Amino acid sequence: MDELDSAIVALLQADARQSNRDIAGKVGIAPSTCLERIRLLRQRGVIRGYHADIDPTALNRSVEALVSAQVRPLSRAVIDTFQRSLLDLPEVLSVYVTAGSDDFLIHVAVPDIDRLHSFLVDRLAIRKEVVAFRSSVIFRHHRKTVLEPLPASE
Amino acid sequence: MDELDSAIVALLQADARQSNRDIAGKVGIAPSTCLERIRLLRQRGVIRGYHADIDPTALNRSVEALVSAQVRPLSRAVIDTFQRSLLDLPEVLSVYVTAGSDDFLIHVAVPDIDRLHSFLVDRLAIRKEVVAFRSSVIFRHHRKTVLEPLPASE
DNA sequence: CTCGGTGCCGAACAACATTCGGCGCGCAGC
DNA sequence: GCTGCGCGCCGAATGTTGTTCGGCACCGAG
Repeated sequence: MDELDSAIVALLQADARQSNRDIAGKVGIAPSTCLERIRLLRQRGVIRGYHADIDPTALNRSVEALVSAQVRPLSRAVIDTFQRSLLDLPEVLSVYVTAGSDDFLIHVAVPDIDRLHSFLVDRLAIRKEVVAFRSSVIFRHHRKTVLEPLPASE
Repeated sequence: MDELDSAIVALLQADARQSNRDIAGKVGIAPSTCLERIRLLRQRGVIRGYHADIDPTALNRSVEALVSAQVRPLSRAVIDTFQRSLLDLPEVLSVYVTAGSDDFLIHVAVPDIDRLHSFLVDRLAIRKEVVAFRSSVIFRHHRKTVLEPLPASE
């Protein structure tokens, strides 16, 4: 993971569909070398995949919310099955298992407020392991597309 | 946004770097037609971009946390400048502006717990508009890569 | 029935990915 | 200091792909 790898990774984060030749040209190496570098980055697990970023509105998901939930008992079995069943729900985008006052944070995207309400009532509140939850509608969301490596210290 | 577009979008979400020919073959249309469809999807803003998914560990960010924050006064000016300055910080991955008991949720990734602490103390607590914050370390995080369109109703 | 528009196809050409042999650099052993 | 080895890079060659464009078929309006 030298400077060249970082540069390649940054370029692929910015635009994963640009050609290998373009990347090679921008970082200043031969296309064949660049291809080999990218192959190794994937193999080492540095690059986990390439995904298109889609506007949720186009997928009939205009309302997004963050739902924090507490489950009891806080056993591995309960956590694992709860997490899995959340990811099976179409409304759920992402699940965080956290320390602190809440155990889960669930990112959901639904067509409208009604569907958010039915998600909370019909999907979450039914589950016996869920002892509490609280939801926050998202007004805005800004996500960094390119993540740079952090320096060791200063 | 018909069935064909949905299929293309699903394929590009799963793997943004597969060839146009492959996508065309899988959805059952000619490569030239597929290319035109993808071009239109980008133009309409359905596809917002293509990004490589990178392992945070490789970028020296082994510790992730969610930090919720309250700011006062809750004016547009304060919200906007606070959001922008958060996104300028290298530790920050993502910023949510939310309704509910908290105004912001900040996703951060840092090398270790010490750097999380210094982020909270040196970056967040200094700001006069921040009246409260609370942070949760993330144990696990699972994000859906492919987001299907939600049906209108049932 | 005719006309115009829209969306799809397939061929053609330029650009690209991918492989592979070889070269040069740096390091270890002598 | 010299020799040999290994690693990583390069560039040419080949098959594959992106991209453009002319034409065709379908559909709806008049």
